[in-house]
Amino acid sequence: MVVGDVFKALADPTRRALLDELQERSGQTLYELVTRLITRHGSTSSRQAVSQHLDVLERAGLVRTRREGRYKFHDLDTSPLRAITDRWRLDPEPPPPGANP
Amino acid sequence: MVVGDVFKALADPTRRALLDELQERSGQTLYELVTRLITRHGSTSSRQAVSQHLDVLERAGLVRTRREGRYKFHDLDTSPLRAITDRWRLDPEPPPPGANP
DNA sequence: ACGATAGGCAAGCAACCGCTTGCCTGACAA
DNA sequence: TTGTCAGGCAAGCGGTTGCTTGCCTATCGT
Repeated sequence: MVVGDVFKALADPTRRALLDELQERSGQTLYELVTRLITRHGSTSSRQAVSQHLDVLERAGLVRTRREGRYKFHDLDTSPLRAITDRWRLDPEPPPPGANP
Repeated sequence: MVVGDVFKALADPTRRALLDELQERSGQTLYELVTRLITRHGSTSSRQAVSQHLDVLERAGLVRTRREGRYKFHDLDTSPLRAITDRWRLDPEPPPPGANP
């Protein structure tokens, strides 16, 4: 199940921070992400930990990668998140019943 | 972290099936949900398992409950899911590039 | 009162997850 | 060619999770 992988990937705070970081600055390498996680998100994750997190995100389809020489750049892909809003129809605003006559 | 609880709750297929079931028919009891999970979703979860799943969903704010006598009714609440669309800005529809002239 | 029904509590267990540790591969620069 | 830098592979560990098992409480019908 693909949708399960997406939710599992989003269940970890470090992985959500990685998505935040990739949204703000696209095309970062592993080392860039590690240092920016530490300096900007207060994370203490090692290189291997972040690498494994990126694997999970890539398998879930939330991160796309491209190789150039010895560098591997990561890009955010939010399209799998749309399945969430499609599944449980999220209207813009739920009107509170009886709160506003 | 509340947002982490929401994603963890959604990471389980049985819990997602419970949300589907509650969306289709609101206000079901624990026993109703168990039987409908078995008959309609092919699940084999026991009563205790479903009860614990409902606890997780309730703690995540995705399910609201109301007690009447010896019955406990469950209702779906999709408002926590809105945090997802707010965090990684999900536009309503991604225009396919060059697909519709 | 008594049984049946709807649900709750808690201990225990196997499987999974996040992370570390150690070593290895491949690309560039000197 | 040798050293350095970016990244990968895999085994192992401690904590968490999903589920079972067993027992208990509360409400309703008769």
